[in-house]
Amino acid sequence: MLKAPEQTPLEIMEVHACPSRQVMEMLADKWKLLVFHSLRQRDVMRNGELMRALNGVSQKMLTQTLRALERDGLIFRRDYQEVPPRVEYGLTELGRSLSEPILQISDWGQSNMTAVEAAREIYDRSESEQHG
Amino acid sequence: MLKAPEQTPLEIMEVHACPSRQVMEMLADKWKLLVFHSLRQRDVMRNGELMRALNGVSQKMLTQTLRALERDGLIFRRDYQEVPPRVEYGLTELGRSLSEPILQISDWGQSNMTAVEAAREIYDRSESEQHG
DNA sequence: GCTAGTACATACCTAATGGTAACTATGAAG
DNA sequence: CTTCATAGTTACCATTAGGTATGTACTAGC
Repeated sequence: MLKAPEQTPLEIMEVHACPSRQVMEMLADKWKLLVFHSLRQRDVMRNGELMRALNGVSQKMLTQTLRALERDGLIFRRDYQEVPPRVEYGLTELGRSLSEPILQISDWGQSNMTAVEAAREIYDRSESEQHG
Repeated sequence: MLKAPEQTPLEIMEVHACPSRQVMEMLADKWKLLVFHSLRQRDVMRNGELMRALNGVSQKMLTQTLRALERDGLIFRRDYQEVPPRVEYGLTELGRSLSEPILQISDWGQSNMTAVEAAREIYDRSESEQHG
């Protein structure tokens, strides 16, 4: 039947190999960014602390997020093998280096989120004018 | 008994108002970051160009992403009201300022994604040792 | 023997995401 | 009068994400 080949060998390969794209896909995740933000300022944290810091995460999502970050070499996981369990998480060197630009985004938010909210209000108002 | 109250009225409010958290939730999106990356280097772009640049987006997702960014005041949309339609997108001043830290993340990727991939391989290997 | 406490794993189920395909408008080209 | 091109919109559907609820391991304390 010969329809468009969904592999598109060359183009997609190039794109998938692009490192900037890879970081962005890696970081395009709400909880990951917040974990960076928390771990930056507190050195090491335990599961429970992170649960409280990332207000609203479920245990499942937190574990999933931490596993992914650990796999990527961005955080370490130190298990004390005690009972009751004690496990600590912290940024690796690699993770710490990535936390710098992430901090800058956070700082940008401190300075500019009010402008964003203002823009939203304007947009929503002109939207409702057209439809309401 | 005095355990941590799970409503924590004050904390949650604070967190939701926290600008750094808001930016991160705003940017925790694969296509948004990539749109920034594309628009940074090309001044203005048309819908079709963006489709090709962000390899793999569907028209639906692209429109949705552009609308959200426009609403947030980060990009502008210039509609020439012509037939066939001609519409250009570009970063606003606000968007341009945010593109700086995003660029740094992209640069971080250029330098460090190989390290991330190496970490993944190590992790996966020790995982499969335990289970296989 | 029962309960509490920590850091999970797992099953189940619903809500949201995102892809595909079809439809829209409009003028120019043929 | 048909086709093409652009930048969409919309409906429908499959996949995925993510929440809840429950189970697990092991020791201390009652």
